[in-house]
Amino acid sequence: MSNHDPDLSLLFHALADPTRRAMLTRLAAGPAQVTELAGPTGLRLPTVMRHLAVLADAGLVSTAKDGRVRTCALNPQALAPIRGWLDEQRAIWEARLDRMDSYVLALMKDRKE
Amino acid sequence: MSNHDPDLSLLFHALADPTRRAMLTRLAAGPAQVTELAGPTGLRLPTVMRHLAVLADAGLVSTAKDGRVRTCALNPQALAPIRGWLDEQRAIWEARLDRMDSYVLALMKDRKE
DNA sequence: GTCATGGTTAGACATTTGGCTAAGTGTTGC
DNA sequence: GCAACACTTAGCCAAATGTCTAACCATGAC
Repeated sequence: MSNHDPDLSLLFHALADPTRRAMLTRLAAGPAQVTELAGPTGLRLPTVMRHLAVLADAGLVSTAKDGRVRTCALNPQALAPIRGWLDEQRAIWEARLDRMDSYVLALMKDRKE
Repeated sequence: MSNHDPDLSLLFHALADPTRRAMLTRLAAGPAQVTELAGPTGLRLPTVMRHLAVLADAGLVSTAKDGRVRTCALNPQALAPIRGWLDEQRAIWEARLDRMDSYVLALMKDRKE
């Protein structure tokens, strides 16, 4: 079970904020510099930088500075653990449904006898 | 774009905590009462109740009280919006890759001429 | 009726979060 | 050189989070 995975907590926490999700969506369309990223949010630069730090911490974006401009890019494979967790949960859930199915089948069989 | 969706924020926030994820995993295997849910976490009941409230708020679990025991059950379809958002992001990302592809193809064509 | 059980409410507390301003630092353009 | 630009750092603040204890219902078993 991967519930104590700090990765997952960082990822989910990073995604729990609309501003950060908007930044990711913007970056999915291609790299951008910080000011460009800040524009649509209406937030001040330091605030945006902190969101950016959260995203970077979760491994969702990587940034590099060239001259005075920092360019940010999405790391799409960083979302993989989330899909993984979702699939895990679904597997458990479906295993349970299967168990219930066979239980019900057994009950019906019993009734026929 | 569904980034301002409060649902998503609630969902991601609910999933950002290992304790809550563990509770969900437990519930994926079948319903449980609160004390049962609290057991493995080592946390006090009021704390667990608050986690439960967060999960319920996100629509991830539903609970009902019968006599003095409250039974909690998973709401697996509540995870759907997350898959949806993930797919959305991937679509944007892939559209971008496609654009890059055709750009490169165009470049190569130009060079041949 | 009384006592244990299972949950609930209320409040306290330290930490984290999300926002800000103000004052830097390093680059680039003229 | 110097001004504008693109961050960066430091520090403030209110609100939210995750935990706890202590006291309070309500139900079920005797």
